[in-house]
Amino acid sequence: MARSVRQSKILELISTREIETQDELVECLRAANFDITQATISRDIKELGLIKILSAETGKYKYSLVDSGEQAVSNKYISIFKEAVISIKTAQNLVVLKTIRAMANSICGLIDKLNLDSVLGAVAGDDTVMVILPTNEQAQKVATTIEALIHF
Amino acid sequence: MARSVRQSKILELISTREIETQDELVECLRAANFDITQATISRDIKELGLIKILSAETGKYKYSLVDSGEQAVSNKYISIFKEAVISIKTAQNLVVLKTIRAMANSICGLIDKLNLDSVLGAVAGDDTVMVILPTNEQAQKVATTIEALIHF
DNA sequence: AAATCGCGTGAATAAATATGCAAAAATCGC
DNA sequence: GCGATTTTTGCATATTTATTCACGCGATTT
Repeated sequence: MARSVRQSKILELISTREIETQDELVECLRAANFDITQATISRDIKELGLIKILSAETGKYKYSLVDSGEQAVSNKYISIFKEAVISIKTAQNLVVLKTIRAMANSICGLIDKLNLDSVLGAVAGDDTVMVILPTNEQAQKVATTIEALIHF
Repeated sequence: MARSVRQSKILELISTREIETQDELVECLRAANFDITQATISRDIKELGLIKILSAETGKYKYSLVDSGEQAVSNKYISIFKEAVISIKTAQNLVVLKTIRAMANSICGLIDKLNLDSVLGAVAGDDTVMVILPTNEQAQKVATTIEALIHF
């Protein structure tokens, strides 16, 4: 379990900040109470298919998801999704996800990345994610989509 | 001049073969009569914005253009284009580019990458590229597009 | 319970990549 | 052409990243 929690945290970190090196990532993870070494990060990065790319603004290298809105996102990260999400329910025009503790933010980030139709936004607590949609029907539909995603 | 010729050769090489390391690239370039070191390649790669990505088939890392058909291609490689292309003419349904020696193949590759509308294909000799279009009018149009590209 | 397997990990290190600096080469203005 | 200035490069090395090897831990089998 720790494995995918950590990897999901990595995804969250690199989409949030500009991470230039694996050592930097190690520090951030240590700060978030993951006790690991650079060796492990190197393997995680390979596994997640992350790339090091030249940041347009800073001119420095930084880690990034592989470009494009294609399948890359889905394919690779669904497994993390699967392990972290405990339940999916709707409440009016909201979809509420229960996750294992501390994973909500990462999952929230992934949902943003998925760029699902009609999703207005998503917010996260510690173990809860709320996805906001315009109507009750659309919430129902998105819930089904996410369900399907998780169960293959 | 050598600079952009070399960089264009790099682009050609990485789209042709699976280049795993900069040293490998150095060898290939040496074989093609470019006498350079890894340090220079490192800088070229940064300048071209190339990335190292996990090859789906082999599971090994390889160098690649940054994904996507967006502007990345145009923005970055136009300057090489500019230096290499001497003249642009049409002949019936063909666009004929004259390039400095040994650059035709690289330019041909770039044209493929640009993915211009209605281009059926492009072939290259040593200093000549032929772009093939369905009609004379379309050839005329593509020639203009390329002209524009080169002169900003 | 002991033995075996499989997987994830860290420590140490090998391999790969980036960079500071000085020198060489190209470019410019005269 | 000639000196001044800018750009490009190699060398040496620092930095960063990947990998080997050994170990630990949980699950499974005997």
